[in-house]
Amino acid sequence: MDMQVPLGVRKGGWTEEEDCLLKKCVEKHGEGNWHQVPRKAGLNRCRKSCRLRWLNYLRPNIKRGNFAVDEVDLIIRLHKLLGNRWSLIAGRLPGRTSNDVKNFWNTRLRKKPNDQREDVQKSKMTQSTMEKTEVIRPQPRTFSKNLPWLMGKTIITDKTDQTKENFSKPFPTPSLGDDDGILWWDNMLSDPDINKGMITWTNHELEGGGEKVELGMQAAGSNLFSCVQEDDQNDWSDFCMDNMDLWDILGDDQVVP
DNA sequence: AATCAATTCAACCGCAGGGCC
DNA sequence: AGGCCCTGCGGTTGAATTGAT
Repeated sequence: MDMQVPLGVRKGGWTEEEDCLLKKCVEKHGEGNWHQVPRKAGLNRCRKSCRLRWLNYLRPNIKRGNFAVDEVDLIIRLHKLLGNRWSLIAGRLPGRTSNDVKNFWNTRLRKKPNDQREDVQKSKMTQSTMEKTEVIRPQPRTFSKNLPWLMGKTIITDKTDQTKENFSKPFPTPSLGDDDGILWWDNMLSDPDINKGMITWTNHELEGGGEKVELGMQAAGSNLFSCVQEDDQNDWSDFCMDNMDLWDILGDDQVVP
């Protein structure tokens, strides 16, 4: 079913020169149109290989190295909710790729059910809830193409000074690195209101590292967003879209008919 | 120092789904 | 409606690395 792969395309590890060519090509033409990328970049690679290399390795802001405790915690929780939906899970881990998350799960978490996974969340999850795994699958739904946030017109109000290195904070959570942050996620993921599709956050002000972030959000019923915008607006609109997906997954009713 | 086993992770493969004609 | 093309995802593989003996 898959596309025909041109004969004689290179496989295996990427050289620095190839990386450089691919990077320049994507920077020049932007992401997408992967079928044209090998030709445009002058690479003897298939488009899949190019896409994967970009997404998993060359893309800016990719976070490397060990997963932080809160990241592990989040992976475990989201996996409990979503199952092997690595791209969805990775979407909530800034700088992490689905491949990273998948590899991490398969190599570290899956085979260590009795130590690391429990260590991370021992204070909040009982053994019974650990073992009772109910995977919630995203439900089919349709969005109206006229919605502003689907037309690249997400309602985002910029209310604060913008800081640079915020790609790692796609969602304004209270100091995600500490216990409060984990608690916050825990509360969010176990919030019964979410399951009713009634989550409503408005004028939620948080202080973190000297910067103030503000989030106003109403799901289930209206599509009003009021996020503090970061430098990279695409990241934010993507983020909002992604979280709408999550609300939808978590809730029964559909946000948009 | 050499060898073997275990682990990690980048990359490949096959498939599903959406858009277009 | 159906076929083709394209994109993206998840499972799997295998080379590279690390650790143990």
